[in-house]
Amino acid sequence: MKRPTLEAVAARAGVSKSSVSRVVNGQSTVTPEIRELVLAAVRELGYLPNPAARSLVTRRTDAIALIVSDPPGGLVSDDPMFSAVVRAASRTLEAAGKQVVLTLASSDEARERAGRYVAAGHVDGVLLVSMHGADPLPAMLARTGVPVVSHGRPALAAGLPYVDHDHTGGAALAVRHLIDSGRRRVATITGPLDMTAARDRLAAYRDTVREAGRRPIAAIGDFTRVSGAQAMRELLADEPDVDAVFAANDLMAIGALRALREAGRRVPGDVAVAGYDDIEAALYTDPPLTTVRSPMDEQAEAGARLLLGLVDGGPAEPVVLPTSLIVRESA
Amino acid sequence: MKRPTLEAVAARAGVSKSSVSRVVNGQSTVTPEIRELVLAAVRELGYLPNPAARSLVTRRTDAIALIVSDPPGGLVSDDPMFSAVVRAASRTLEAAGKQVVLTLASSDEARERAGRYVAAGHVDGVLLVSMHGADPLPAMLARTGVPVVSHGRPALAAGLPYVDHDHTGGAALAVRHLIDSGRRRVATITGPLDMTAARDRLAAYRDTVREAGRRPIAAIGDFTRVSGAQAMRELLADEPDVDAVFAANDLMAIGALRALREAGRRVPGDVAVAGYDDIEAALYTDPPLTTVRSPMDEQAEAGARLLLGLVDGGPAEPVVLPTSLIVRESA
DNA sequence: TCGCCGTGAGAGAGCGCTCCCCGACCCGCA
DNA sequence: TGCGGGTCGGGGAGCGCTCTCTCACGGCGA
Repeated sequence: MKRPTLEAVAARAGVSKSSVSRVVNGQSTVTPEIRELVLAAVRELGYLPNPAARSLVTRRTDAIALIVSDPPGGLVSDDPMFSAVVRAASRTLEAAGKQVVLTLASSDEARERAGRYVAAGHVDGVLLVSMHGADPLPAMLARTGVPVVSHGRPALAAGLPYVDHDHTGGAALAVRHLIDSGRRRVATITGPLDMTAARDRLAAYRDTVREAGRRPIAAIGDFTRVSGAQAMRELLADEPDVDAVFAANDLMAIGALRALREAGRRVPGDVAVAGYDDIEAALYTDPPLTTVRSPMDEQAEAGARLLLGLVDGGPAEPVVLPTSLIVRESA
Repeated sequence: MKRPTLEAVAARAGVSKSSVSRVVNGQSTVTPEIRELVLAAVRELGYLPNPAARSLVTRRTDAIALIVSDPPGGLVSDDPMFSAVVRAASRTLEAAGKQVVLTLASSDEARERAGRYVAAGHVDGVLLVSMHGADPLPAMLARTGVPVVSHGRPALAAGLPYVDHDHTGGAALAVRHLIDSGRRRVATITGPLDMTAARDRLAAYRDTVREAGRRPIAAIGDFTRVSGAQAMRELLADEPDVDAVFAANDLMAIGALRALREAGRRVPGDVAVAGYDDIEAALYTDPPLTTVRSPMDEQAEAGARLLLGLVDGGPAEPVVLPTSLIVRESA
């Protein structure tokens, strides 16, 4: 009726609890004979170790929390990058025998709860996706003593190990491409400026444009499609002779394409458009989008690896991955 | 140094372990005086109950597994519907105090491990997303005795409680719309036929078309964008006078739009296109896509609720939600 | 032959919590 | 004042596992 315990297996196999434990945990100091006996009993009884009992004594859970600290709008979890991150991190962590506990913390209450969850010892480590500057969660988690790796350089909570990619280099690549192809008035549509990613991309845009002796022209978006369209309309109103736009992500670039079409401007004839992220949809726009590939899967995988190392007492070296420009037809 | 235990709190507050336990678990038979004493000690010590110890004795984990049984290609977890499901289910489950353990089981080995994970008692229940016919996971999970709810009617493993929406009604709505708007040769692009959703939508298409005295014309896709484009090309080759297409999901409809454009057909002028799912991208195609809204968030929420009921010993009534047609410009 | 060492099995003490059961205390009533 | 009933706190036995410590045994060298 009830589930077999280690003791039941021991009785069945005619050996001690200790021996069963040793076999189940793969220790080497067991004679093959006894090992076989135990394995047979395990099979017959369908024994599976009770995880609660095990982690009570080992103080390990073999679980890793993937916490997505999301503003109420659900910005991050709506982003196409999100499922890439989840997928890559899951794959890596599960290959290492860790269970992934997904936590979408989209309210302060949920963040509070996530913090308590981690502090209570439910998980061995945390892979944190938190992009907004004022987010209290990174600091909160750092205080728990549980290993934490941030996916993306955190705004505050410096000192938290993180994995990121080279936003500055990537954005510079795109902007320089626009300038090199002969565009005179190169504008940008930024992401929300409390995100380090958005700030880095904007700074790189500014530097690159100024280096070329041009004046920066910026409209602020929030990484959503609609905000991209809105920002593009503003740009067209304020700077009618704009002939190139670097949008800080593809979603906003897609919005910009739409706004340009509505305004009767042709892409890339009248206005060149470059995006950032290389999401799948960038392939299917009209025209296909020139964009910066942000290696989300590799970044998530690197984050997972860094975390796994930390959990095993390894070092906390931040990782920064390179980016590359994908040239298509929009610029 | 080490984390405070319930016993430490009891000592601090000058009461017994039992009283602390009662306070922490919100039992009513505690005098306000003692309750305050305990809460003060809890606060001072920063006490958090050890979940392993607790679930060892209660046999509850307060965790729910969200298992996405995905073919190797990552079809489901690539689908825009995926994050909607994750988000809605998470929200509902977390509001009920359950932690969501996400499991992307995209290989047989991973499925095996997921089954063992559940059988070992890591979670109190499972919300299963498994769409492919031959998937052994539903049956495996059913055998564990842990409550399972399937998101979408499972192909095999009848008897598994599920939550779905009315594919038949939804598809009929779309096809009838095409016919009623005067289209003569209405084709369909199907999903993979080992998925009940794809089969239901195809059957509804057939019935509706035949009812109108027409001949069904079908090309087989696999719910991906590229397969939609490919299927559309086949349809154009085999039936050049096709003037309407019902794609079994929006992704394939988007692929079809692309193939139609490449072939020089105008939408909706030459060919009307209808999709299914109402993903966000359907708003941004050119022209915007007429589609059937499949209420993924509501479905996921209903699934979570059904599961929560089951965990508490409630009934296992399947739930089927209604669908509606969203008419835009493509048909 | 004796003793020492190494290898491998067994016994049992917890890990931190819940919950049953008992006992104490307080109140009201006679 | 004594007694009964009800309420509430405390003691302690486990939940199932790991891991240390002890012990038995066999082999080998002197």
